[in-house]
Amino acid sequence: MKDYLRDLLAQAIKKTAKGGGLEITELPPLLFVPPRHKEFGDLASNVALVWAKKQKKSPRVIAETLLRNLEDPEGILEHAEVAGPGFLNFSFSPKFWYDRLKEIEMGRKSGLDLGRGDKVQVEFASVNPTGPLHVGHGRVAVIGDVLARLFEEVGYRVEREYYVNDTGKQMENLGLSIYYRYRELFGEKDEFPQEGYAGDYVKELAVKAKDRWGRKFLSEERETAIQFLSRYGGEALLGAIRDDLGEFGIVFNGYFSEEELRNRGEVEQTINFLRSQGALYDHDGALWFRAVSYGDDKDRAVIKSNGDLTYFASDIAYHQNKLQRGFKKLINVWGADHHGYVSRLKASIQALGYDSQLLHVVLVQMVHLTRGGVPVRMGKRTGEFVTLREVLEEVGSDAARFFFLMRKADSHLDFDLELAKKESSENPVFYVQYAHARIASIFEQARRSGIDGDNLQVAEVQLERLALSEEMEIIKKVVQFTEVLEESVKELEPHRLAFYLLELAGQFHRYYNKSRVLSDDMSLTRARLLLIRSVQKVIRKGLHLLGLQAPSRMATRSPQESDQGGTSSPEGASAS
RNA sequence: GCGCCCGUAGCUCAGUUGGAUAGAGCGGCAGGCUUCGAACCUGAAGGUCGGGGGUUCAAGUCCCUCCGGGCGCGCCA
Repeated sequence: MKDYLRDLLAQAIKKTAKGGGLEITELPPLLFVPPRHKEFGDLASNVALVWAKKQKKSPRVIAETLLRNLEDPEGILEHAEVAGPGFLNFSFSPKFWYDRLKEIEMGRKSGLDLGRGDKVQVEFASVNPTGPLHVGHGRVAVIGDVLARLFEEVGYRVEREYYVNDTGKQMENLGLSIYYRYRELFGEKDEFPQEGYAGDYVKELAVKAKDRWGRKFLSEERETAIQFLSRYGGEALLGAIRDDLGEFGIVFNGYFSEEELRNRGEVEQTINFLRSQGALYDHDGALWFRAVSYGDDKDRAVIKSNGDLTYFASDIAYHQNKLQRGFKKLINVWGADHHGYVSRLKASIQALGYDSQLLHVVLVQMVHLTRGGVPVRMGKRTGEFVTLREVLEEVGSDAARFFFLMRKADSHLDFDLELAKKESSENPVFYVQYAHARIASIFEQARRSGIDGDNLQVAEVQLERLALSEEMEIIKKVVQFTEVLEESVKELEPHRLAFYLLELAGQFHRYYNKSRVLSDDMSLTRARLLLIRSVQKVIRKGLHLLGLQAPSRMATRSPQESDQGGTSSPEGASAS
């Protein structure tokens, strides 16, 4: 849309330069602004304002000069004017919009190809398998998943990966915790370790271990038992995580094991490489990475003085591994509590000889969970938390996903369980889905009336019949879809799509209430059917990109909520 | 103490990278189903964009400062 106008305006500027009036040495970046108010047209340019100082002329004079030199051979403009302090306001002609709609309907311009087949990796979730997923993880996972879907949609080859910290201290702690609970089952009461995981799921794992292996670990060497139980617990929990995410419609191309990374010797190799680059030094018996030299504010340890690798060492090796796999972009979706980690990881990427710009870290803010307005404390150690699974069971995948996507990743999310449950039948997601179902229903009605709406061909439809302002607005909105996709991808902000869908659905609902689609006027009916079909297509596409269902009919409402029409309850007429 | 994020209508949040008269949803108020699905729609009400400075033709948006909330600042994981 902007491209069409950019050409025209560029021509006008060139012409103005030749014919005098303005001194132009170079073409400025042509900035277009979608006007805030409809009266200002479809698109506005502020060139004149930007230029005023350099040209030593008033913005309005510049704007008027440009306008006089503007040619529009193809008639894409309906109106162009100078307004306000010197804006150039443009309105596209209906024909222009009909043509855009046609392009979409004929599938010619539906496919964006920003990626050109480049490989992108989205790493997300990557929760340590020491406990079940909670709500915050869910938000990270959904945002990561939708980003992946968006990248695929615009022409990238996407890989979704889950990095598993399946080795190290915390896995040991998991084993230890299970070991204690296991011994408790046999009456061996020791004081539960401070660093242990106190959640009930640990007890469940202990019970399962008992069922499966009986008294085996009582007689076994303590360290051996812990090590075994650690592995057993980690695998079980990772399996559960995988199931939970699966229920959310999230599937990974691969799970990348830290333990295997270490066993393959990649961490050593990476360390050796960094050493050869002079990026490491010894201090106090530990090995340090010169992060400060690469923009971080502290140097970071990679090997502790006791000889253990730090997790950071693995992370560097992991990212080197990613980069060697040829990804053109690495997207990491993290909880915002890891934000302090970004600069050190970017520093390491630079030290490895890559451009740190390859890595994009999307930070997802915390989810503030409440139940009826009362905060719910969460933490693996305390063992008190609401799992993602519970939320899924209570509000359903679609509602939960939409909740997670309705806010900028940067913003804290208030998630009230009571509210989410109570409103599950009037959740915003239903608003969008309802629009989709409503349109399906109209087409069904059309079939019953013997109108062939399903095989409508654009060529046979008189789009000029769509002359109402609401209809023009809907067309514009539908055309805007690709732009929204592009921005969502470019800015790594999937919430934009969610908002867009709400707006489009709203426009449709209003239109529906005001104007009938099906009427005796056949050509009008056909034009309107075409219009709402394009709305439906965009909504369906959008919902799928968000990982949501696009139902053709909504489930019937639950009895207590359903409107029984004229029947009134005996004395409870006031009950609402 | 230092760093990052947030502060916009009663509540929850958008605001297209600096544009013109700041927008939705929910809640409250007043209305609309014999017609394509009322999980919808219409109308009115609701604002010192946390406060104060600054940058410029133009600031919710950029800079400084203060206030308030969250999260980070290990040879933790």
